[in-house]
Amino acid sequence: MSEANQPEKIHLPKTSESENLKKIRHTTSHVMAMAVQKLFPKAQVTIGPWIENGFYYDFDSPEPFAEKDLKAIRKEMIKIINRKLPVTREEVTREEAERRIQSINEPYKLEILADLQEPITIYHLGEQWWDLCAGPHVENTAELNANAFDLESVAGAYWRGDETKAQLQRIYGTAWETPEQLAEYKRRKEEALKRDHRKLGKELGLFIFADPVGPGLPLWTPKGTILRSLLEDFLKQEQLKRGYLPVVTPHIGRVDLFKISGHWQNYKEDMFPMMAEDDAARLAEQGFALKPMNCPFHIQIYKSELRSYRELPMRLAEFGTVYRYEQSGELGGLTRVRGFTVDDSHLFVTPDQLEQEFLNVVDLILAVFNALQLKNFRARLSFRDPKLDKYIGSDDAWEKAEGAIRRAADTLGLPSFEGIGEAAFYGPKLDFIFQDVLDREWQLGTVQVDYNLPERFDLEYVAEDGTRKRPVMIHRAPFGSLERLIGILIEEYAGDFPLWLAPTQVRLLPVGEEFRSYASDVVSKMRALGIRAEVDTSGDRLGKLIRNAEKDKIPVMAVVGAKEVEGNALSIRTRADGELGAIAVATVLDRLKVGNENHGNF
RNA sequence: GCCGAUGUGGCUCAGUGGUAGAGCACUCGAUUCGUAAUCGAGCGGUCGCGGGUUCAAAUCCCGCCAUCGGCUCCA
Repeated sequence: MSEANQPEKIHLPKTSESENLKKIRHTTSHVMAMAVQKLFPKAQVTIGPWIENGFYYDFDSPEPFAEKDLKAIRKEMIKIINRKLPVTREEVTREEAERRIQSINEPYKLEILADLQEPITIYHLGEQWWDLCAGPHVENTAELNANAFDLESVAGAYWRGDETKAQLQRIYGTAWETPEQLAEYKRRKEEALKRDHRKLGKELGLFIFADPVGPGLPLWTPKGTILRSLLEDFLKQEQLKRGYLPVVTPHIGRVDLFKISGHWQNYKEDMFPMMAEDDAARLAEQGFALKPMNCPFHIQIYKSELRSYRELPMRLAEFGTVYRYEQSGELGGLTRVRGFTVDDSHLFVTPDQLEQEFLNVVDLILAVFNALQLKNFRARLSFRDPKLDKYIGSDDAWEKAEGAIRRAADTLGLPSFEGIGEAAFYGPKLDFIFQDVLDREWQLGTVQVDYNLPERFDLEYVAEDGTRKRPVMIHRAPFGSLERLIGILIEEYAGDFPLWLAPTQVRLLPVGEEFRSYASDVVSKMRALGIRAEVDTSGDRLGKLIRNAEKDKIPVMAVVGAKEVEGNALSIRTRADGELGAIAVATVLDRLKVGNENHGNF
């Protein structure tokens, strides 16, 4: 499938990059709010900001909006635009704003007003409608192109983003300078949907979800399992080179274990319900729980012997599957599931070793991303929010840990941003954030500095001077969740895995039945070299064999007919480059082998 | 968990009160074929699950489950 007929590139700026789009989207959102209040007179207006690809407006309405209503709202908006209403800015005193809000009985605006700084500005659409707004806006609705906006979806949203407050109705829309931009925006959205890992995962047969098993619990098919194993093996090799020690721990443990770690107190509701022998045990909170984290288990291995400073850093690593009872509305594809495998490791280090070991971990993570050709990520310094009290441990421990993370990011020159309030309850993190096809952000890799769990579990080592000292822990996972990583990889690659990760690397396509035995012989040779190859025995014509192989996104296709048998060759066709012509079998084997070894392509 | 939408053969979808359909996949037969679909026949569905309205429900109503879009949450 060639991308030769690409349309000419249309630049689609984000709102934050374009003053003009800010104006257009601000005003369009006001036009939408005016239209909504015309059609739903009981709807109250709350907030309606621009977002990077459009805008939204939140309404408090006794009648819920349905997708069907969007059409009518859109029509009403076009009428408003065509009336060429002037958009006028008015500066008012706080008292005057209050008076006007009272007169139209919109209590949400009073709350908004309370948070506003002077000058307080009101934007009017003609004579009929106004809202508190800082602008900027276009000068007249006539400047909006009635063919360059659209309403996209309705959604629920809480007032002030607080789930204890009123549930509002949100309408998402988009608006552009020209209809061409809108069309291009929609085209890109459609393209993105084709890369959606849920769609491709099904098409490529990598994983399934089964209703009888339960929501958020993926089942890995043979092809998906090959992919998982390749990723696991790759990282295990990398870790062996770097002095990690493999461990295996069970999927369940006593609730008490999670009480010591603090997970039970913090996340009881987000864990699968405890298993108790009887009601009395349940009431006493005595029983077993599916593990939501691996750290308490690794800690027990550390604690099982008296440790010397000579053993540190001790890097215990496990692909540990954890279970979290995620909220039902949060589940989706592989990016948010209830059972997932963490490429987890816990590093027990002396305070002196912390900074260097932290750098080593980040180096590993970046090497992993590099091998997977992942470039589109951001590093987040996830620190605690001093206003919240959900954290354990002393201020001193937190300051030390946050300082170590900040220095590491500086030392590496890692472009990063701070996420205040994004820390774990036991310590700050350095997180690596990726986007899916719908621009939603997901955390993959993470490194966490932890002074607290060593304290809670009373961890020790014998120092050089013979005294008992407290180690520091680093929690780290380059993939984060194998499930989520694979979801992101599918979308990054659009289903076209690099040769070394493709579940099926080569498919041999015999042009007739009489060439099957030759093809089978070649496949045997390939398999002996660890190459994942198969023969298409469907008996279809070559065109169909190729079509199916292309649809299955097999990276290397090898056509076998009389000419190839004669010359002990294969006619190679790749997904990436099309027909390459006849190549000797020995050469093909060699190139495939090298591709696997180098994590490269054919 | 909250708001809204959706749920029809393995897959993609049509069917809005009156006998469940198509294409692909699958099976069988014919075709022996060289770089993105050979032809024909056949098999396959408790219309997500449970209840209700009706002479009659895939279709209307209620409850539940799941998926999707958001919100909230994310150790």
